[in-house]
Amino acid sequence: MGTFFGDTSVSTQPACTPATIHHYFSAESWIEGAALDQLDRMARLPGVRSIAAFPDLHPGKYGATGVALLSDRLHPLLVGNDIGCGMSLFELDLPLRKLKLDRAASRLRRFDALAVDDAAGRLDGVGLPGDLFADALGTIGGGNHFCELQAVESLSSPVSGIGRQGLYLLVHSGSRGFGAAVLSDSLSAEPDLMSGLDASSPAGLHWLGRHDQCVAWASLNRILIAEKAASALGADCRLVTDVPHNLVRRSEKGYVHHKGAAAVDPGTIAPLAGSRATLSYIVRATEKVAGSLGGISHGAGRKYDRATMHGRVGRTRSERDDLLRNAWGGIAICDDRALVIEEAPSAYKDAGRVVADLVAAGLVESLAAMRPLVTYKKAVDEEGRARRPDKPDHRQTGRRKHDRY
DNA sequence: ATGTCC
Repeated sequence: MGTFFGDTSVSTQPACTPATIHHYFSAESWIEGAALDQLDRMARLPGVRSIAAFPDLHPGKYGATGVALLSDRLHPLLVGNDIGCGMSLFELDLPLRKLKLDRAASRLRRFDALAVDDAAGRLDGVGLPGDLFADALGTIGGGNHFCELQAVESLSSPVSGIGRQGLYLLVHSGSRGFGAAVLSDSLSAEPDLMSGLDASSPAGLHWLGRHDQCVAWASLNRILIAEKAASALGADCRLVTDVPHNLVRRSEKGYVHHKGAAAVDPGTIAPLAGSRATLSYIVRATEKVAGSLGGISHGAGRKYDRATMHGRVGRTRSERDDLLRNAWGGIAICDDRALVIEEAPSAYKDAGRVVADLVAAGLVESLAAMRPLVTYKKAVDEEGRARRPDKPDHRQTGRRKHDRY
C-alpha cells in the first residue's frame, strides 16, 4: 500500500475546481512546505469543498494533520487509523498541596497495566458490544499518546471545574487496534480508497457505522485510562471535557473530516497539549469556529518527524535522562528509548504560539495554562516487555524489542 | 497510529 501523495494518477484527473483552503495561522507559525503541498493535493480530492488548516499543521501519512475538511464524499484515509483519537481533561479530587511528586510518579509507573474493572459492562454502557477489543480498553498505546498529571500554571479567566489548587489529568489516546482494523478493512475492500467513498454506498455506510463505534470506544478508553490513573493515585476523577480530533462530523453541508483538529462547537472547552516539558493550554471555542468548520488545533504539532529526531537528541544515556525531566521538576515515565527521542519536547512546536494564532484568528479565548507534573508514556517490566494486563507473552525469544533503562 | 512485518 503506497501512500496516496506519491501517486500521480489522481492529480492528473480532469480538474474540478480545487477546494478553498483557509489558513488559520500567522507568519510566525512555521509550517513545513511538505504539509502545504499535501493541503493542495487534499483540495483536489473528489468531493472536497473546503479546508481549514490550523497552526499545528504538519505532514501526515495520507494528508496533512491539523485540518478540518468539508467533503460530500467520505475519505477514511484522511481520518486515518486512529479513529476517535482525542484529548480529555479530568479533575482529580486531590489538591495540589497534598501531592508528593516522586510518590505520584512511582504509583503512576504501574497504572497502565491495571486491568479495567468490568470492561464488558462499560462497553455495554456506551452501546458497544462487550467483547469489542475489550483487552485493549483502558490502555494508552504508543506514539504521541500519554496520560499527564497537570497543575494550573496560570488562569486567565475563571473556568468551571478548573482552579489553581487542583490537580488534573490530560489523556491523549484513541481507538487502539480497533480503529486500525477499521481502516485496514476499508482498504482491503476498496483499494482505491484515495478516491473516497459515497456515503450512501454499502462501503460508506459500513465505514461510518464502524467509525461511530470507534469514536465511542476511544472516548470510553480515555475515561477508563483516567479512572485507572486516578485510582493509582488514590483519588477519584471527574470529566471536565472530552474533545476528539480524528473523526468525521455530519453537517448540513456535508461531512467534516477532522485530522488532528479538535472538533468543537461555540463554547466548547478544549485542551491544547504542549509537550511533557512545556505548558499545555485550556481554551474556549468562540462563535467563529463555525467558519473554521468547527475545528481548532488540539496541540502544539510536530516540528520534526520521528526519524529526524534520532540523532538530534538523546545520544547518550544522560541526555536521555534529561529528556525525562522538565523545568518545573516534572517527570516523564518512558522506558522505551526510541519513544524518549521521538517524543522529545524539541520535536514539537510551541503550544503558546499555536494558541496565540488561534486567538488572533478569533477562534478561541485562552483560559488557562497547565504545567506537566508527571507524564506517563510507557513502562516496561524487568524483562523488557511492555506492561500489559492478562496477556500471555509470545515474544520471549530473541533480543528485546525495546531498550530498557 | 497499529496486541505494528517474522
